[in-house]
Amino acid sequence: MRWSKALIPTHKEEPADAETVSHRLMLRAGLMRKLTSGVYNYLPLGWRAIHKVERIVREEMDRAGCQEILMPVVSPAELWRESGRWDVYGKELWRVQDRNGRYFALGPTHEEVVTDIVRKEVRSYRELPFTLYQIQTKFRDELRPRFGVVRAREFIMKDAYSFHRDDASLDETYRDICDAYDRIFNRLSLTFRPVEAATGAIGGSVSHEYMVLSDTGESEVIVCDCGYAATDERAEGVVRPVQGEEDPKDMERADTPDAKTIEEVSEFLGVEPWRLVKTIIYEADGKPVAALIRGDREINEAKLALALGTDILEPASPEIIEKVTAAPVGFAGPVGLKGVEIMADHSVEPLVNIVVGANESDAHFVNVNRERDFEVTAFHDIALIAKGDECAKCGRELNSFRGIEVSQAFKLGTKYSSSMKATFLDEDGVAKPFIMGCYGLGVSRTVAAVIEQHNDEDGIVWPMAAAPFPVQILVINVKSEETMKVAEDLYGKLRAAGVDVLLDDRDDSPGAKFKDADLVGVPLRITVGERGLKRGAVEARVRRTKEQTDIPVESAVEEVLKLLETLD
RNA sequence: CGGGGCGUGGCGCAGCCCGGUUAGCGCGCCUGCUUUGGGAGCAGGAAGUCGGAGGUUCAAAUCCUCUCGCCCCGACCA
Repeated sequence: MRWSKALIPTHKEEPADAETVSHRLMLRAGLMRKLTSGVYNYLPLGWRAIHKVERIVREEMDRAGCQEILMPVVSPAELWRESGRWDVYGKELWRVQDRNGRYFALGPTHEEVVTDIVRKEVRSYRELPFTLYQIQTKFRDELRPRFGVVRAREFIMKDAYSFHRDDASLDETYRDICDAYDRIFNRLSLTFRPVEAATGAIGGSVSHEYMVLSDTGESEVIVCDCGYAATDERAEGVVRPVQGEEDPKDMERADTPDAKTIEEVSEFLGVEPWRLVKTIIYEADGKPVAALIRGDREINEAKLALALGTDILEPASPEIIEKVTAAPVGFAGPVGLKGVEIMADHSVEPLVNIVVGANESDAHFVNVNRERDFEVTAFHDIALIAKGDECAKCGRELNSFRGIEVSQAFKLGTKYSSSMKATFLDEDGVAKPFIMGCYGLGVSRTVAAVIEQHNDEDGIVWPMAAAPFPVQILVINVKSEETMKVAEDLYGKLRAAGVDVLLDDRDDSPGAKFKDADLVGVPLRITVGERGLKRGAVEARVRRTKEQTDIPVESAVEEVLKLLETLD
């Protein structure tokens, strides 16, 4: 590709509304442009990088025995009603209507559609197992699109679905695909880690997410030296006690005018936040429940939902809270709370002389003691585990890191096959629902993750596997006939040898072109200029190491090919 | 959805409080000449419904109302 004719609109200045490194660089280097919030145009360089990643994904998925298909972006609402997700998925599901007013979903994921294919076409256990996958544009009407293509409303994803007669077969495929993921991310030179994950709205039992380590990542991962690693949504652990020995004192009522939050109450009463116990009212499948946690900690709603065995858990509305506690929002407490289950985190168990809401406006109880003053229905681990807590597996102190979730795998079981009546005839002649797995990988997000990990102060530093071009020829002065002749000759011969070459033949100052070359980040740069030609050489420079070597003009093609072999 | 902020040539911004020349600056773009090894110089030039609608006023980028879009924080989330 000749830069002089290519749409590679680089910018010298930082874009105003991009925060993360990858977002800024993708804009500055002309990889993409925003069309509207969370929706992007991929320009030639960006699209090439996407293709590079797609190719690796295809190779590894195919190697793992998966079959590529393509499902439609649009799917009828009826299919989503069958699985129940038309209601459960919420506003994130992008809904559209056709001219007759019939509803459709723009696919955020394709469990329903693929299950429909398979229930219509597959009858026998003899055809199992198999895995179908596609690489396609997905739609999720995100509450808050962010960080460019990292959290977009329209994005490119590889999604795979496996079908099995039993759990053992699912386990095997699950492992195979995790192995494929390992290979994919290794080939892309990413520093990543698979971690245990919560299953969320997709459902299923076991799930792993692949996290690319990055401080700008949106996911918090809890890790332990013993090897345990899980997303904060999923992580189990022990919240260490903070209270010393204390004798129970008499419970008293304290006026706390306008003090609702933990900070306000603890400051007003002059006690540490941990002495307070938060009482949060939730609606679990429409039924109100109270959840208790130590004042300095947060509830993990995913774990609470699991403990309650509910699908839909949301904070109760102010009306419900007032009905349950007989007080305005902010003064709920377990003392005298009637008619609701009280689920408490283990962190509450050892506390004595605590402070809780009095179920009365502008009042709290102090020196409250469990058993004497209130009863808990059950204790569970429902705390959001954080760095500094104890590992549930080995007791060591937990650590944390941030990451970008580039893929995830779920063991779905029969969640979709049951609700959508997708069955096969097993060896024993009995119709059974397919056991399913699903495996997503964010392609466009992975490109951003690569840049997030591979850049320096001058721009992108592509690993060879994802680079839009492996090599770029930079012509110092396009008006110098000799220089141009050598550059064109090398360009033609490299292309003939099957190498994708970017030829910077723009009539610009050398400085501007050097800066652009660094910004765009092509791994190998060949500079052709009169200065080198006087020595009979062109100069090869490795973007990553900044190492520069002369290579003789006569053997330039061979030398470049050789150099490319050594780069990764 | 709550809080905060921003919409002015392609990009980055100033002007707005305190209304009043022809709306300005840097980068980019076009033409010419010169220049050519880390964002070149000179000269000339093109390009802006000041996000949109309504209002106040003799007069609105500037004040008021509404509206649309975008960004950040939070809530939410495969």
